Amino acid sequence: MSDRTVVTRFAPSPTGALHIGGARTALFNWLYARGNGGKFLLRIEDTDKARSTEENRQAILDGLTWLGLDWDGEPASQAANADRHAEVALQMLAEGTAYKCFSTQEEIEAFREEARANKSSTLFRSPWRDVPEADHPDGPFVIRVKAPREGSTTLHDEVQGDVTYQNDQLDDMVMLRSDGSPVYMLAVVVDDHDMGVTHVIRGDDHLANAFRQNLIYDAMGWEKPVLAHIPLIFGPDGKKLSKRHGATGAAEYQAMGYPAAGMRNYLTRLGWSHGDDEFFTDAQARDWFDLGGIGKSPARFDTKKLENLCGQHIAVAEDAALLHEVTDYLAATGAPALTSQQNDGLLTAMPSLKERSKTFPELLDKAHFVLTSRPVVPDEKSAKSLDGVHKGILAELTPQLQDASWTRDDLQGIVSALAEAHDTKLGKLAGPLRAALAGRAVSPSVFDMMLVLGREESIARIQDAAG
RNA sequence: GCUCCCUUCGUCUAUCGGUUAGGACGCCAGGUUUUCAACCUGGAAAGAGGGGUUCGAUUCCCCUAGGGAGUACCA
Repeated sequence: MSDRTVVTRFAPSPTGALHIGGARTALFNWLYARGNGGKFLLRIEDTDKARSTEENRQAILDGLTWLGLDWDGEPASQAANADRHAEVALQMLAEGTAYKCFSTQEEIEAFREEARANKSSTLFRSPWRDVPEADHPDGPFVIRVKAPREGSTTLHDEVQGDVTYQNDQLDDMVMLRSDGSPVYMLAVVVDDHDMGVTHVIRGDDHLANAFRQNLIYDAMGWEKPVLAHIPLIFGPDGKKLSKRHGATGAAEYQAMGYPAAGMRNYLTRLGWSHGDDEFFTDAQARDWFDLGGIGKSPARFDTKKLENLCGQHIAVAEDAALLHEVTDYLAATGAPALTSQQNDGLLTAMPSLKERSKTFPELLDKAHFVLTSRPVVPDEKSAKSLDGVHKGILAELTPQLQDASWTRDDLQGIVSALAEAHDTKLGKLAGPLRAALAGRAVSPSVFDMMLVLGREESIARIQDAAG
């Protein structure tokens, strides 16, 4: 099987938005497929009709798209394959690896209650396992697998190593309900097989399920996929990630303005390592990613590190690509789109903005000077630096700027000289200048702003403030 | 209850029997500085506990503790 082309899949159930843990599972599958020249498939496990919604399905697709995890082909619908699932169950029935069970749910529940009371095993042993067809009643039945009751089964997992289960821990699970509909445990196996999935990379909450599913592979004589059960992601407190930790959905991170590249880097590094590498590109991630590098213990989500990585990715991103992402971010949060003038300004200011921002809102905030237009209204904080004395100095500055050559060195020289003439330092003049140019106390370098704004606009803003 | 999995600085992790246990984020101190961000220098900070195996255990085995998962005619 090792020379088959790699096929991985992400199989979320549309009962909620794309969870950050699910996003990472998808990412690992995507990385593995893309890094090995394989295919990354998507299958929506929508067999639970009561809880599955079209909105959730779309939200999952949107989340993956935002993260840049492109899948091959059309997303499959598990529910659409119900007939094929039933067909497999029937085949197993015919071959004797499965049997009809006529026990009612009430009977089973009664058995379990008694078992719990006696502190004995609650695994249900159907009395119908070996009853010949001739003795079957004419009532509703489910189809169960005939699981071995002796010996043990060892499954190799790329992450967990060899895991052994005693077969008597396995029950004859139901594959087909009494209404003829397939149960998840059957559906995954059949779909994975039919889709040619070679590597099953999923949350380790499925590790025990792997043994149940293995029964079907054995019964059908199907080639088994390579298994990799990855640990779940926890919140900062070490508890399972939940709503009370704040954001748990991929969409929420998008709305907070984290760049997708930073998100991918962080999520990849969370629970997987390649030596001491922390910051890497998608190409490196694809190149380096391997199942053996995945850790066995659950990792906690750390926003600080996410931010750090995001800052680095913004800093190295290309200006035009960044502008594109910011635009998408704005659209995703329902903010008004930028005017073409703002677009141009943002693009020219990008070099000085991207090296000082960790998220898009932060970048946008620092870009205020280029997004606003005269008159620039200073906010409360920056207004404080515009006192009488400094207004006077600003007034003195404008004529000098008229003749400046408008290079960074020249501008800096002029302002520094002016500061010196007033027996102060450049740092003291930066505040008022910032207030005049940006109306904010936080912005890129004043000289960078003048360069972006140009002579006319810069002088006009300074004059406004000096006025 | 039973079964399985996990356990190195606060966090993510390196180590694949012999290291002063390394890196990154964060934190603290100092420096640089035009705000923010960044940057530079230094610092504090870890093998859950107990038994073995071994000349030697973070590394292999067992037990305990703590965490997680599964145990459905849910997915």
